[in-house]
Formats: sequence, C-alpha cells, structure tokens
Amino acid sequence: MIGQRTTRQRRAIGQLMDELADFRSAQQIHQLLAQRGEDIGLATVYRTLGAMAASGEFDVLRTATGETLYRRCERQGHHHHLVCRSCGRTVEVQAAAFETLVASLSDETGFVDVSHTLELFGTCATCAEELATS
Amino acid sequence: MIGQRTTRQRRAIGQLMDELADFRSAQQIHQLLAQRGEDIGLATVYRTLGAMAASGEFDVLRTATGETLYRRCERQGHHHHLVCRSCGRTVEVQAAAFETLVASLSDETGFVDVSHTLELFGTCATCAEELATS
DNA sequence: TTATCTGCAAACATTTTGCAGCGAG
DNA sequence: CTCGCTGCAAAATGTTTGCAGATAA
Repeated sequence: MIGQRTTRQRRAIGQLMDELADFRSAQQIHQLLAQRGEDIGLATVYRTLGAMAASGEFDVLRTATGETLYRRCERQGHHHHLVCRSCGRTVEVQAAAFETLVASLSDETGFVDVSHTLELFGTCATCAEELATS
Repeated sequence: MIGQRTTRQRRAIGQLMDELADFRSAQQIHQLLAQRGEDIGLATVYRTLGAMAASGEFDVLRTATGETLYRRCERQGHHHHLVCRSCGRTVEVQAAAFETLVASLSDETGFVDVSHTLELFGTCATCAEELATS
C-alpha cells in the first residue's frame, strides 16, 4: 500500500484503459496489449486490473457467465450500465429515482449500509436489426 | 423439454431446497445432501439446479466471487433480494416503481429485451447491533 | 423398451499463486 | 542496494461435458 511503482506494464494498461469506452475482460485487455506489441503476462494484467479496481480507478461488472469486466470510470457519481448482449456496447444510465428507492429500503427493512449492484442487459438497436434479418 | 423424469436425485434436491430459507451454492447443496446420506454426483446437482432455475423454480444470484447461488422462489412475480452481508438473512423486495423505470429505459436507449440483475446488500438490524458492541 | 438421467472423470475457463529474476526508486 | 513487480508455470476454483450404464415411464 505504501509504494506503487510505475512500470512499463502499468503504464501500458492505464493508457489502454483510457482509450477504451466499454467494459473489457482481463483476457481481452491482455490480447489488445499483445496486438500493440506490449508483451505483458496475463497474470500481471489480472493483478494490475484487480489493484486498480480496488483503488477505485475502474468500474467493475460481472457478466452472467462469470467474467469480470473492467472500465475506466469517467463520470463521477453513482450510475449503472446498460450493456448490449450481442456487441458489448455500453450506455451509462443515471436513475436518481432508483437511488431514492433504494435509500428508502433502509427504513422499511431495518438493514443499514444498504449497497447495491444493478446490471442491465439488452440488445441494442443495431444488433436487434442484424438478428432480425438472419 | 418434453419429458421430465422424477428421479431420486431430483426429489432429494427439490425437497432440500424446500427446507432452505436462504441462497446456497451448488457445492453447498451437494454437501448438505451428502450429510443426509443422499449420495448424488456433483455434476447432477449442477445440472438439476441449472435446469430448475431455467424453468423458473429458483431464484438465481451471483456472488462477487463468481459463485452461483440458488434458492426456491417463494413469492410469485418478479422481485429482488436484500441480503445481509453478515448472516445471510434474506428479505424479498418488490419495487414496482423500479420495474417501471427499467421498462422506460427501453424507449430512451433503443435497446430491446432489457433485462436486469439487481442485488442488494446490507447489514441487518441484529448483525448491526452485534458489530457495534464488538 | 427406450429416451432420459446419472455418475465418473476429464475438460474447461477464469483467476490466483509460488518463486526466481528483473528493475524502479 | 532493496523491495516491489513481473513472467512463467502450476494450482485452484467453479462449472460443464462425453460417455457408458442405470432407470423412469
């Protein structure tokens, strides 16, 4: 926790994540780095993503198949993601009304420190069309 | 999809699930069955839970560590769960307002077939007290 | 009888870890 | 010079699958 070193690997991962708009898995990121000529061990990618996510630099999301996806969190504030099942495109969703609803749960149930994970999946317009014509 | 057979294994799993109040993993269920003297293959437990969940008999939930948890769904209709971080106690939550909100997302974003996963975690009143005194 | 289910073991996919060597500070 | 970081390969985890034999219907 005291010393964090700036290595070639961490720089490369940080830079790549800056350029990516959507959620990617550790494996995808490892592959993208390889395509750029960055020869980085898969284990290092996992370790680095995990560490950066833990420190709040990334949003984390789990797919229905058990993969962990990471993305640089751009907007501040709490929000959720609507992910296309087919192409992975992501839309950020802010639903103040929902947050309010969750907050009220605390009173109703007696539970404290109520946190939540909301994942939204759908098929985006483009993919829906493609699927319809096949 | 046509024929479903009633086997010793399925009966045992169905019966055990009837008695369990909270979410359990396939591995836990397999172990509980073994304790009862029900010698059922782990693969069968996975297959059966998967099938029963797919047919809507169980609620499914994924933990942060990637395990899939199952529980007999008591209420009919769509709802979510507020799970105590400490003791695992579960409260079912129905939030019609939230469902409406999700439905409206479809119009706003152009995404179709929007589904969602909502997981709520908190500390129940009892556990909160215990934690305060320690 | 016969299609379905089961158990086993092997296969899988994702992620984690032990350890020796490398390299940032 | 040091301690943290990296790569590799092995291990761990949780889950799925192929197949031959068992079994509901």
